[in-house]
Amino acid sequence: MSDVSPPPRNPGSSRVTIRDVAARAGVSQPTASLVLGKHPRARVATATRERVLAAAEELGYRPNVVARSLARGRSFALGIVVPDLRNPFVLDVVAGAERVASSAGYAVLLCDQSARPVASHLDTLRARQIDGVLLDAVGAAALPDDALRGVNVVLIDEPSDRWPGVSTDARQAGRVAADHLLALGHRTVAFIGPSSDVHAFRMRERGFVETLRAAGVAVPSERWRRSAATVRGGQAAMRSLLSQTPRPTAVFCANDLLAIGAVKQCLTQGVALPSDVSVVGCDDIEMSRFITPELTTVSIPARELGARAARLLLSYIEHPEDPPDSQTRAARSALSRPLPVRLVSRGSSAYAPGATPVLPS
Amino acid sequence: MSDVSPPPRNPGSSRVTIRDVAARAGVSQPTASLVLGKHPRARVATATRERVLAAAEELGYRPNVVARSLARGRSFALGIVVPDLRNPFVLDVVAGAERVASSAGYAVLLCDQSARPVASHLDTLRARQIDGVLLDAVGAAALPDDALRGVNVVLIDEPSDRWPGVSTDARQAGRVAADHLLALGHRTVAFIGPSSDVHAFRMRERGFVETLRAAGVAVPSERWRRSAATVRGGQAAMRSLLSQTPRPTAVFCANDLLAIGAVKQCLTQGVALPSDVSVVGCDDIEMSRFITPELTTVSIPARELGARAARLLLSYIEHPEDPPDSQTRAARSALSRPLPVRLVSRGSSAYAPGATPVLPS
DNA sequence: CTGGAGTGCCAATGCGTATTGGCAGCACGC
DNA sequence: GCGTGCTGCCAATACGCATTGGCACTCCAG
Repeated sequence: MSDVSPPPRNPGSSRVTIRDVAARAGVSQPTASLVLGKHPRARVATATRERVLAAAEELGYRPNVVARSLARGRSFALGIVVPDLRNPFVLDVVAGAERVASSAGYAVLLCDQSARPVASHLDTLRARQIDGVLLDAVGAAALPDDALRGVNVVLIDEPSDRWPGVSTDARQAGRVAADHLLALGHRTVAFIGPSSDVHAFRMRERGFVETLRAAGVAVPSERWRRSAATVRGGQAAMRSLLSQTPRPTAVFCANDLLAIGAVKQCLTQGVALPSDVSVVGCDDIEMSRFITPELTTVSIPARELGARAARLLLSYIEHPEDPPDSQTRAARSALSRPLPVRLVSRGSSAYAPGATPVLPS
Repeated sequence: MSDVSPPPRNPGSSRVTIRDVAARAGVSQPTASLVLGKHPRARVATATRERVLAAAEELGYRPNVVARSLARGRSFALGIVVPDLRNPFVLDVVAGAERVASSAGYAVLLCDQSARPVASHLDTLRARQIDGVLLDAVGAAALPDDALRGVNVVLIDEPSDRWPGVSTDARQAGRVAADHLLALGHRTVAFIGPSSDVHAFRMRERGFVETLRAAGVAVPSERWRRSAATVRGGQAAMRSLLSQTPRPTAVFCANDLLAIGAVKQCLTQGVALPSDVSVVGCDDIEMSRFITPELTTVSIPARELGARAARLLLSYIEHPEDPPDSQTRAARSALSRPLPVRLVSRGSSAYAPGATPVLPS
């Protein structure tokens, strides 16, 4: 057979560059680049194009993304900065974003705020010519002005007039939780929220409060608790609530970790769930179905949230035109719309003690 | 003052390159590179060095990592490929690795196997000139031969004679679980393991079995269950076990998710824990403390595992010499040593029904 | 046959940094 | 005063790919 070609086959031994491909196809390097670059309808004769593609295939050519990044000034990578990886809700957001980014050919650089401050993460991301960053509830407003200059940014669950974002309808989450408890006849209602100042949590609380007030139910500060947004925090807050007189018959927790803690504390103290106390969480993390009793919670589509954030970010990256064409504009606006939430009624909530269930006639 | 310099201050407006720094310091670009590159003891006069550093500081110079990567043939980034981000154990591994990598100045590219096949992830990682990859129980042995050529690899919880790895003493994990149950007087013992063929799980099972056998306790296949390594899987397996006669008095689950499922299934069916049945898990994920009763489990230091994996990988990246000097060698061997495990006794295990506690006299 | 409009390709250059080799300049010995 | 050896710096080049501008060539109308 053809034993003339100097390095007959060399799959991945050292490194196949676009020059090798060009040489094998008998064209110049720029021509090979035209074919192998994205631009599908570049001015290249079909025969040439096919020769180049064949050569690339035979040599097992893989473009060097680093070189491409340098030349194009883009890295085909995006960063995602999260407050704390240990929060399962955050995790789902990351997973959703990773999936979308990865199938669009983008790499995902993971940055955990609990390991290093955000500004520092952003510094290294920019040094890598990152194409965009997803900021998940890390307090973007507090960042130094130039920390994000020249980067595409999409915020997750954090409103801003400087950057686009995706979110869920957090206020609505509070409302449906309140509606649920009201429908069950609860009138002595408590709330446990995080001590940190995160927008989504504030909105959940606000929706909850306003709905209770509208129904004429008191929301006294003695039944309002702040605690770290963890299971432990939920336990502590619940312990304190249970010592009150009158004891609340229902508690809404701003997230599921708090709620799981609350449930656990009840069980520890021998308070029966849901007959003595109803607990409602928010997020619908996977674990919420796995505790006993299963947690009634407001379901937030975390994975979908992450996926949408990634899609929105990609839209800004790939269509930097300003103003955007109408189609892009429409797509972005759809992605930015708050995601609906819904209540998932499970075993941790029930009619208030003494309340008469209203049965359909 | 000095109003001569053309762009007097320009913090981050467009992009400060090393050329700008060199110009400001009155030296050539290579000299600036010598100073700003790592090589601390390069041949540069102290006065020059300081001028360059001052200029860099004033201009807010940040090296472009992409360009540096291209020139040095390294990306200062490492990839981590995980089987499924939704598993909280995996998550802790990632968090540990991220922290170490990030403080060593390396970026972390996250790759979720459940979103895209490993080989494909590795392809894109190599295209990015990744410096190394962490493979967490993704079945490295089954990968095509050249998928990993030229990359530093460290395996997590997966033995291999081709690549170094970190692990926990999985067999010991099974042993301590068995010891615990034996000490509590259990003789009718069951096991729930994953259907997938993951080495650590196999070893946990083996350690468990061999300890039981050594104690003369039967391990009949009717009490051995395979199920997806999830909460649901644990529920299903437990349901089937509970229908047996005689009913097992204790179950060891190969991970905590299975165990949580098992506990939940017991509670659902009105089987009392731990008085009727003891359940022991493995991993000690955070959630295991938050279910009721709290889960007795074998604690695996996941975060530490991830951290060690990252350290080991960094050692290979930063000391590519072969053979390594003795200090490096010692450090690596220490990192490769299996991490010890320990049993954490909580509420889900107790004396077997009818077994007499042996009290210290 | 000539002029113009395309088409298809390539030479040259750039992206920002690292590295090599060598050229000045200085100090020192004799 | 001349060679020797050293220090401190820079010119040139490389990394792998993308992009610009223009040249050569074909095709067709005139």
